[in-house]
Amino acid sequence: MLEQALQKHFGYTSFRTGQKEVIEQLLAGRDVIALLPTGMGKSMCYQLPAYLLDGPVLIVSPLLSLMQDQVDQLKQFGEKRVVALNSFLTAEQKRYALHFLHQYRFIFASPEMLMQPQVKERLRAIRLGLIVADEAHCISQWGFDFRPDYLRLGEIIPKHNKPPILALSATATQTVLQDIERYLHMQSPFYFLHSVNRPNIHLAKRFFQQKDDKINWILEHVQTTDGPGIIYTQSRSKTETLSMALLERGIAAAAYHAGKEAEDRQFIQQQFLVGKLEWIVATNAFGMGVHKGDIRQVIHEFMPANIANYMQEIGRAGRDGQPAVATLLYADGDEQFSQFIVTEDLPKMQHIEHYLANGDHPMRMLDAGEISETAFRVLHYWMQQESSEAVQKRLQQMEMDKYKAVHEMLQIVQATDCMRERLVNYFGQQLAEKTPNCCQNCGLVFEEILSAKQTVEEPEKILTWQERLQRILLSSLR
DNA sequence: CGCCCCTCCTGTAGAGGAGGGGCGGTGCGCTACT
Repeated sequence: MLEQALQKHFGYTSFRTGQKEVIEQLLAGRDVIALLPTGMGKSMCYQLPAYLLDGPVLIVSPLLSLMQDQVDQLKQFGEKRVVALNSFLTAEQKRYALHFLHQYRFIFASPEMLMQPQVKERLRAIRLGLIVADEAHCISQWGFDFRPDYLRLGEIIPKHNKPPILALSATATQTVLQDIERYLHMQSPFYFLHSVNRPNIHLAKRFFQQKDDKINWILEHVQTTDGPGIIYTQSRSKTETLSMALLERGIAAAAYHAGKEAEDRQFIQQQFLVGKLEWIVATNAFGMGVHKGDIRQVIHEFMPANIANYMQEIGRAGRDGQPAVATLLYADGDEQFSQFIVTEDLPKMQHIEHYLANGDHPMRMLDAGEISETAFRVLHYWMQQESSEAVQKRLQQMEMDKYKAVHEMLQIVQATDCMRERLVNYFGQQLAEKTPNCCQNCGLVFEEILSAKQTVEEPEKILTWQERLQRILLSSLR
């Protein structure tokens, strides 16, 4: 009985939606793609099978912080045979881990680590019980133009005696599902697809003439309504200026983006989690692996570059099932910047020419500063896959696809019919029933969803950066 | 591509406008240097 195993290893008496179906298929040796909302116990889908299958379970994870969370969680359940293969390990630790790799029950690793020759070789030598792609939409979302090692995951999947493959995600379009299936070499996988609709997230939008009006609206709105919430903006500098402006108005807010030190990012996320920060002003760096149930608002100061990003970002609200509001702000022409930012770092025609001109030493382009590291890695990957003519075509196609994705998002912004229905249809699903206060176009009364701020909080003392730094350092020592 | 910031120009005083330059998202692992 699966329930008995669940009770024995994890102390739970019953499964949550989808878990049992997914686990049964995996135990029968079948590949599985499972789309489950975050917070619905996705990780149990591989945690329990790890105790019922022979051989270690390999979990491919996109973020080091995510790996660390999962490792900590398993250790809390008393599991000691866990390892995270990543750059936090010293050379000695890594050698040890690789040598005893077959003895672990859970092996976490990034795609990049898995592509290292000595890791690949070691994996070939042991028999895995299960291979898991966590946040599997990353294969499609990041593989083609950002982290190409995601497209190479098939290289670590054995051709003979293949273990079952499990792909986990919260949101995936039909195209993304196809990419997952293809790049993980899946064989007629079992699909468990939960609805992408989140009825408790109400969809608001606001139009503005001037870009500054959006900022003024946010400042006003955040002072009169309750968080906790996330404000997504397009640039790192804007997260800083906006969070400062909120801080000056007595709102406990902080900026979050990839330019910050890892330690600061972790600290800010932690403060938000425990409720010491009410608002996070962030780039799209913020979100994955943030398990906070009571996020009441997500505000997009800028339209996301595609619908999938929008769904992921608003999906961080209301995980506790209580009402939440997602507000999308738009000023004329916003889409032009989105188009620029998503295509700016793609390799260009002249990069292909220089790549070819450098012959056996394409790395010279990097040393010469002709190309960014990301763009080089992407270009290098594709040049090894296909002819330069094909790469050129592919890059042009990628650019067109990015423009198309921005346009699709713009259509959601400009639509005058039900936003929810459009979003759900975009993911190839149908809307089962109407939601009260569904979206801006169906009619939405903010006051009916979230109560206005009852009490004006004591304005926090405005700190200089030295005081803020000191506070951060002191808190992290605790 | 569009915004912001800085400098320069004008024509002899001060400020406003033109024009140039920089900047702009997402993460892994690794290396060289502080």
